[in-house]
Amino acid sequence: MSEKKQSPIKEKSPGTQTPSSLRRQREREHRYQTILTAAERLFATEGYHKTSMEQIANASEVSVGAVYFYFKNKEDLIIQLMDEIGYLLRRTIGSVFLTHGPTMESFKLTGQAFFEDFCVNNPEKCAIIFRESVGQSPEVETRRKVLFDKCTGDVFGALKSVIAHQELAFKDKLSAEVIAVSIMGIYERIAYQYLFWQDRSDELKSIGRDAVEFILGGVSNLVTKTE
Amino acid sequence: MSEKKQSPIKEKSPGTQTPSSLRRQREREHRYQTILTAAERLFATEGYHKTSMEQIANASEVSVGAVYFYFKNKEDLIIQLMDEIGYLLRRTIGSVFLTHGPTMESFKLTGQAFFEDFCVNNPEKCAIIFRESVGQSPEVETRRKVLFDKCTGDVFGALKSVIAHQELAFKDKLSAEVIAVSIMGIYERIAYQYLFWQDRSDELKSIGRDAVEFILGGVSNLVTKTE
Amino acid sequence: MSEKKQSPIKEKSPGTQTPSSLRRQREREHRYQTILTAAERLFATEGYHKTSMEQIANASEVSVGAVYFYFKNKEDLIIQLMDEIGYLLRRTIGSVFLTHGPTMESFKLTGQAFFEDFCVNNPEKCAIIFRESVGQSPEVETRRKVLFDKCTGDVFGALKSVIAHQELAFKDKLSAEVIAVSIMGIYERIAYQYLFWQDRSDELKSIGRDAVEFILGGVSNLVTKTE
Amino acid sequence: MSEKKQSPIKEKSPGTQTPSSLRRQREREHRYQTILTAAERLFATEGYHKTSMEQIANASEVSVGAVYFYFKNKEDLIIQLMDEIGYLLRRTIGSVFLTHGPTMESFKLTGQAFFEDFCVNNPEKCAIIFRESVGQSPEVETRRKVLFDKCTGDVFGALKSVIAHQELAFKDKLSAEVIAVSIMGIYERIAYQYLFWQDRSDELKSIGRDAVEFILGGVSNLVTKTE
DNA sequence: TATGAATGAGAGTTCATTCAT
DNA sequence: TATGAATGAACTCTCATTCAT
Repeated sequence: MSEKKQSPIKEKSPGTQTPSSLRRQREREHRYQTILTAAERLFATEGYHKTSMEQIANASEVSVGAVYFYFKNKEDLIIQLMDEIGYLLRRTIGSVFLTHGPTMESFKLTGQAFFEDFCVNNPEKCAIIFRESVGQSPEVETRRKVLFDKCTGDVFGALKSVIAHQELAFKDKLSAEVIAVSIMGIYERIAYQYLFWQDRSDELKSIGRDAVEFILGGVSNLVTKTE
Repeated sequence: MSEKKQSPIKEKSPGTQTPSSLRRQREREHRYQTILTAAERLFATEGYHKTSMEQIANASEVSVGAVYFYFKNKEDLIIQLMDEIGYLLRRTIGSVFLTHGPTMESFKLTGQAFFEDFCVNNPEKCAIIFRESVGQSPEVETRRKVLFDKCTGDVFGALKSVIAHQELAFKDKLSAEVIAVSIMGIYERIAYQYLFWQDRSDELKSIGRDAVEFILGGVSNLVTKTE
Repeated sequence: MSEKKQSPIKEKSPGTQTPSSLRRQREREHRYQTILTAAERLFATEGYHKTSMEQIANASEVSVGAVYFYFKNKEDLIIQLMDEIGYLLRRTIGSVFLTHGPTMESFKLTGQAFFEDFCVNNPEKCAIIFRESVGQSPEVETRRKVLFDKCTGDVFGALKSVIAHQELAFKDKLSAEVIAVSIMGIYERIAYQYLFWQDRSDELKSIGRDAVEFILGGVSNLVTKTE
Repeated sequence: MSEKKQSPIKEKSPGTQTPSSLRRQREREHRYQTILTAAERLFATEGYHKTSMEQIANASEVSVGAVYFYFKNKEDLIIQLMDEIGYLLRRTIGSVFLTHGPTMESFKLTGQAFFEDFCVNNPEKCAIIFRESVGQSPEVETRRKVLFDKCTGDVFGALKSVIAHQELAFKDKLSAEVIAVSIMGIYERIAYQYLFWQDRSDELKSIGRDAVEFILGGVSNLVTKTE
């Protein structure tokens, strides 16, 4: 119930570090990542529940005990994965806006970045956040909500900023939020459909283009000119 | 090896039926439904994995064996639920088009029917198809795909027919499909967001209106006038 | 614990019998046999434990309840089978002696009758007494012992009578018993080996001849001339 | 799908072994044997089916999980038992021939070794191979066949070698095989009869002597002098 | 007599987690 | 730090048997 230990990776004792302690630190981080990567692959291919801690240990070539040294429990594994993936996803999407500014063009590029880059290159990460983390424990569900809320918030923020720069306004106060949520839904379902249910990741480029077109049309329909 | 039994509900021996056999038939169907309803509630509130067959038996006030008499196994329970829900969902959505014909107005009404009627009145059914059936066994996943494919197909068909009646055409051959999938994504995510993650089902009416507006805008952006 | 009912077949109320009661009697016996035959086939092919009462009911085209009307329980089924088979087996073997008298020739013919007739024509009955009834409940084991004891007794009796008629005597007082048991062992194992483990029932004729030859040699080695 | 684990006993990593790893290895083997012995006793006294994994765990003073750590499943337990017993049986019988050469005397001594040594000292092992392993799963049945085939093969080989050394020949090409199978049948049934059905293991010495006499007589009857 | 739905104890098996070494 | 043997609660599923109709 109570927090029994911190992840050994997060805690860093800043200060004097001997060469050997640095090496150990490096090894620790390396193992941590090895385990996490093995878990990601197994969760994505076998399913979260069908994957046992022993399988993860074997795949990472460490003992079961070692997995428990680096991660509090099985739930912690998927939560760390979600954090990592969420970070990567937001960076992938966010970087577009950083370089292109608050324009409609950025919106297009963001969609492209998601479909052509993130999805195609990280199908297993997609499997984690869109499939394996769904309907698990309350804690995992909460983390999933946080992840989606952040992404939706990013879209929401970008949306507002783009609209503001174009002297436009949303139809009503819910509109921006609904748009953001809708966009997330489109992203999620298209990824699910064309990565997991059909194997058409090679078509994701054109599919993504249409989806972005759809989104832009949708946005324009919930926006009005300001005086 | 071979199928050991059919669901005792499905088989109907038409012919001479004594009153007592009719009553038994009724009782059987009643029990079947009782168990299924109990399972739906438990899956939705406790989660599919956390719910044990014993809990379902207790909630339906029958023995564990009785549950297994009516359903092959736990997986069968969720599959039957999905079938039932899928049927209800398609009827809810489809009936609009039957009464209003292939018009854009029907599209709006369909969205309303989904958000204001289906979601609000059947949050547990939404939980089953949008949350609890995700990432389970291959068989369940297949059924989920079938359910979604049917719905997407319905939307796809409606879309084509509406467009055709308006002397319009899709931008490219993928467009209609992408639109259909996107609409499903919007439906799914909005339901998930406002039913499970936030408790704003009372706002679903206005949210749904914006979502439909978004969808209509999206469609118009992937459509061109035919000569 | 206490005997709850008698098998409905065994009890016969001698006395006045109306035609309809006779017909019902016939039908009862017919059903009894149908069920028993189905059980025999299933036990032999699927195994005693793997066969459920429901399977037996289905195969006999009656309800589970009907099976329990004719047989006290599952154990009763295999016991009745063993009785029937034991009766047939003893008749097959015993009839030889009845027609050929207490001679060594009868011993040969008995062996032939067992291998070429009983085994070849009743592989499923062999499976019941040599395989499926082994290592079951104490009651079944007891019945198995009774069956074997009777057969061994038959052989024992025949042996003594043949030997007596030839003015011979057994080496010691155990000899006759040991011979009888050994003969049973040979019969059993050869049946098992060539019916279940290898499919060489077509060779059983020559195999049986050698086995009988072996037996005769064995007997002669435990017998001495009387003064 | 694939083999999930090897028996933790079989694998030996030759190489550097610390004292503590050696001790662990010893403890592992000890536990393995403890469980196996407990299973043997329970199977023999209670019956294979009536014995639950929990009973075995309790009798070995370990947890149920530990039993599954050392053995894949219940079937694996009886299979390992059969292997062990088969090994012991063949050694008991085979060692006679190694010390006494291919003579008829060896045949006698082998019979004695089986009845007076193996049976009397290992009634539970006899129960496993002659009773509890009969009519179980296909895998167990296959292993039983293998065990018997090996023993029969040993007898067969010994037989041929003895006969060859005495300038004798078998009556026909089946004879040697039939003799070997018959001998196995005699061994089996006598053990069964006098260990399980009657408690006359104290008489097994004289019974065995007669049985061996019987066998020798049988052999001589299927053998002819070569020119 | 016959039915077959219902029971419920009991089985085998899994696996996240712990902890002595 | 790292190991991996051990735990034991919990789960799904089976099936002989019963009994109201």
